[in-house]
Amino acid sequence: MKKNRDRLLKIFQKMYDHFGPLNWWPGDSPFEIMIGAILTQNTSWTNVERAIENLKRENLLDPYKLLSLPDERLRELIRPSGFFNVKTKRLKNFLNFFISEYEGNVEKMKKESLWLLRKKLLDVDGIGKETADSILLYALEKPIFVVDAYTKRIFGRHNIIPPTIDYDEIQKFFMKNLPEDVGLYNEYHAQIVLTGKTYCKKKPLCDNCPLKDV
DNA sequence: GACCAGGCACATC
DNA sequence: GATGTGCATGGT
Repeated sequence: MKKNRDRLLKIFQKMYDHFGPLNWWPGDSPFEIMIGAILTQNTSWTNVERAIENLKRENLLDPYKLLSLPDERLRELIRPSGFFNVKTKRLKNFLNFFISEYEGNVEKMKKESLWLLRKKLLDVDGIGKETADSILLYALEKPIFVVDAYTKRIFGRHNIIPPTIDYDEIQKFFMKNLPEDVGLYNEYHAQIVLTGKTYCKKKPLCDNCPLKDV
């Protein structure tokens, strides 16, 4: 449906004109992005930054180093990101997967096909759809659209998607109606998150929202 | 002091 | 399959 396509592109343009390019994901390496994707689950990014800073300061941002780190120690380093007990486990689960399947090598992981890799990521305990898709898009540059609470809230509020729609259906809606383009998916999700954070919280601040007229 | 943040797994019905 | 709950820090 061309109408949906035009609408989604128009919304993107409005956000982009408002905020400018965001150049996500904040992070110096694909590995850092993957760790950040797990740490940011239901957590504000500033808290995640503190945790990542702790790891960087100790020169521990490396799959083998992190995996061999005692749980106690890892837990204290990532404490600022909250949920530190479950996140310690989730990080270790991911690291075990990353090392056993790909020897901790991002390039080897990238060779895997998109949907097979997604399925494997979802099999890791602690990696759900948004985390898997964030890793795929932002760390591995695979063409997949990341959905989050803001996506559902904003597009629901504008009656573009029904309130009952689930994750996979939202993702399909965007991917069916947008050109398959890693750069576009990257920037689109980033713009949604910033719009959500800034204007479309549970209590909306619609006055200056770039999407107030759509 | 309540509410929120770039989720996820698990229990229960 | 839908709905509810625990996990925890730090900013507003």
